[in-house]
Amino acid sequence: MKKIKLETPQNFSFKSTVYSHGWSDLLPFKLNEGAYYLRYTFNIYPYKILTIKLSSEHDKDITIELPMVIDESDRKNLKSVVKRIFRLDEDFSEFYSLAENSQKFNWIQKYNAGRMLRSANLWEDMVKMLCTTNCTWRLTQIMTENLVTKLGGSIELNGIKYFCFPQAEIIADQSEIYLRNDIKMGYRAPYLLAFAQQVANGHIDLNEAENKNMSTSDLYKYLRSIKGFGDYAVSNLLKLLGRYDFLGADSWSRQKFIDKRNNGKKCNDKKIEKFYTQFGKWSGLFFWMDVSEDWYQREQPW
DNA sequence: GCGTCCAGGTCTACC
DNA sequence: GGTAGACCTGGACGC
Repeated sequence: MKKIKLETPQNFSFKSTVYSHGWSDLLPFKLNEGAYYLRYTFNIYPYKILTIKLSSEHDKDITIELPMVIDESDRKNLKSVVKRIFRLDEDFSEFYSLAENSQKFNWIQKYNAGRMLRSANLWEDMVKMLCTTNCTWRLTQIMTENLVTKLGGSIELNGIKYFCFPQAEIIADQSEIYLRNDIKMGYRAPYLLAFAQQVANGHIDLNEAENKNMSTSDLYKYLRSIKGFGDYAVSNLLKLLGRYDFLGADSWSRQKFIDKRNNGKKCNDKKIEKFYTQFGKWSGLFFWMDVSEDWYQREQPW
């Protein structure tokens, strides 16, 4: 087993990032709470799969454990994937400064919360986000598990197969019926198929979406133009792209706000938006922090 | 065990 | 621009 250490910035918490939202609960992430590590399997090159263990001794620097020796080029790619997953290059200083100065949000610094876990690439994040729309979390788990175990490539290690997330080209080759019935995408199947085909043939350029030069409103419009991605999905994808201008409320977070900030009285999204306006371009992240605060307060398994 | 109902976000048609 | 209805599934509930 080979180990690589990765330095992390100030205000980084491995644990808080792992538990920041539901992604660590979806394949090809696999959380091992008993052994205190997060496994992830991915394509380091189009047809080369790697499975790694991610852990952190004092909740700070990240340890990457590999089952084999890799060359310098793979090592470089691996580090850049892990940096993307944990958002190590993103500057949160303004966010922490706002949190520190707010009585309601100064708890954030204590947990070094705020970084939301991502996948190895935007394609995987987008498909997973599509799988969260209009369904229960259980169904989201079923859809992603089917995509990964039925269509993803695999690597065998000590007799166990580890699957990675399928690339757009693989999904683009499937039939709508298969995605609908076998993958359990249901009515989302034509959306997924069309999206995969457009990514595979280059009609949708996800590198452009990651482009820091595109304005947030242009990026919102670009992602909203993809069928199946509505306001909720796009607003939350923008958070994964480091743009926190939109709330992306769903039924769960809306209810959390109502209970916590509105005395249990129903309200529309305009009122929710108004509450977080004070945080400017960070409003979406403060909203998410607010509704998920109790996740940090309770004792995590590690 | 079976049938019914409901929740969940997005799209389309319609006003 | 706003709204109703369809889409599909898992889970809760009643029988």
